[in-house]
Amino acid sequence: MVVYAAQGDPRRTMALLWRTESPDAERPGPKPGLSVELIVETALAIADAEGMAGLSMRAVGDTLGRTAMALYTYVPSKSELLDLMYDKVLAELPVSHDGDGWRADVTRWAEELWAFYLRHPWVLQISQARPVLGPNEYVVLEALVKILRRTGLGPVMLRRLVSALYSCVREPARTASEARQAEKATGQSDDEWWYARSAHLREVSPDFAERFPTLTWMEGEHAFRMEDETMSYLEQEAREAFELSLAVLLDGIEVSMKAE
Amino acid sequence: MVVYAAQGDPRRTMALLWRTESPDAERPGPKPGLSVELIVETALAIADAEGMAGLSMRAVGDTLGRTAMALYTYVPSKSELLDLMYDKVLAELPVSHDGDGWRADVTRWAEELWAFYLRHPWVLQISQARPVLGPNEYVVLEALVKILRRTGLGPVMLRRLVSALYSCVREPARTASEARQAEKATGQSDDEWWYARSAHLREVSPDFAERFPTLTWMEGEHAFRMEDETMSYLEQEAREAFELSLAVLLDGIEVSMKAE
DNA sequence: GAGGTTACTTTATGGTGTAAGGAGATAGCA
DNA sequence: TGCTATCTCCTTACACCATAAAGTAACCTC
Repeated sequence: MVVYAAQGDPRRTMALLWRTESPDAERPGPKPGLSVELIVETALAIADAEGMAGLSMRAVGDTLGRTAMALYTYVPSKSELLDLMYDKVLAELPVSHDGDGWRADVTRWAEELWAFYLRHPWVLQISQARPVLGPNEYVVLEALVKILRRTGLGPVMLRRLVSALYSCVREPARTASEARQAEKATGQSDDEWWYARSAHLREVSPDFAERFPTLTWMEGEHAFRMEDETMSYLEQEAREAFELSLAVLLDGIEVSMKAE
Repeated sequence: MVVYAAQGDPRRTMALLWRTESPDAERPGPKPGLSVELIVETALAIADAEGMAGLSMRAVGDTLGRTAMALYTYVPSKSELLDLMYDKVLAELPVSHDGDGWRADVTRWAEELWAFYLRHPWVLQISQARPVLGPNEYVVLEALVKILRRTGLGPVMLRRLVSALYSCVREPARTASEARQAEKATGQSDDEWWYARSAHLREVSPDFAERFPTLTWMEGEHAFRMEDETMSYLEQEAREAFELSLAVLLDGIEVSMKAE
């Protein structure tokens, strides 16, 4: 399921995200044994290791030697914790790209993002609707837009380009990371799985080649194309789709530039 | 969370998907009051109305006047039910496009898929890794590849194109549908939400314009661009990204055709 | 009618997020 | 010094979730 972040009290969330909390004056009560920072870090480690499905308030609490409920004194809810995790992990991405030209820089930006999503697959499960509006989200965006502005295109076009660029990284990255996760979760490699399934397929639909001739033609040299042994078939295909989409999109930008 | 379909016994699942179950001879025991077909239809209706989050075995059972456990005599698990739902709902998509040329046909194919995802947002939450391999999946794919084959491009290129085309529909469709779902779930429109949040943003980061000058420039005429009142800002942006990506990808195909 | 098979139910297990209320620690103030 | 407000953190509880196990009742074949 998709996880909707950003549902709680906006004021509190924003204060947490932008670290505008009041400086801790001398307050009554026991000293806090944890901190928002620590909780977010722990949650991040769990999400990276076990995926979104393995991230529960209990799991985070257990790792910190507390109960799940203890976390609620620091963080209003799991939704807010996800917001904070998201913003924190975004800090990994490079802040600026001042290279040899916009085309190379956009390519580098996309490659960084691709690698980022594969490192932190759970990020792709955080809904893009109602974005979190944390500082690092803006830092990453600012970096991309700064590159794109060098193309001389107008703001309306740039906004569309930004979305399109995100799309062409995110969707194939999702496929690739899901392929890896499925491998880890089932203990069966993509290729083993594909092999087993296609055997069943022949069994259940012996007339496959007649029913789907064009597909059969296209998938023809399926087996002969494994160039990179470190990637499963599915992951390799996703990677190629990413590269194609990106290249075509960049070509499209060049065409727009000349047209203006 | 992402839902991994296709996890159960492959043989059983495939038999259910391709309807190669043995014809029901006279068997002992009480007459079945339900059927796989009925269960799948009910589950589909629930998923369409309430989203993936509202789809539980209890919910399906309740709607049919049974307990959740009753479903397990028909369907091995929820995962398999999702497979069946997925394949069934795909039957909505058109089987062939024999129009005025490949470009118009691909565009129609993409538009149909876009509308389909917005009608059934839960479909986007079914993992693409380990695809279901039901008959309708292949029907839809065959339709697309048949159009693309008319470009004269080779199978390797076509495979990449298929993935790229799916990407450029799926990711923005996901954003658009999440925007709608968020609206329904929170009772707050995208635009209201955006307005409230940006107020908080100004409060929490008064120096926003200095920290993110390029972003501020790009978002400048934000409010003046609402062309279509039936769509929220986010949905409109997603729609535009989709149209841009598609157009650029189609242009890219034409370039490849000339190059060959 | 007996026996086996099937549809469906009840009950139970271990998981989730989180509301409610309570225990104990610590500060400021009397 | 003690009172009290406030804090951290715990236990308990609730409403969900998928599904395993076992029981009941209907139905067919022999």
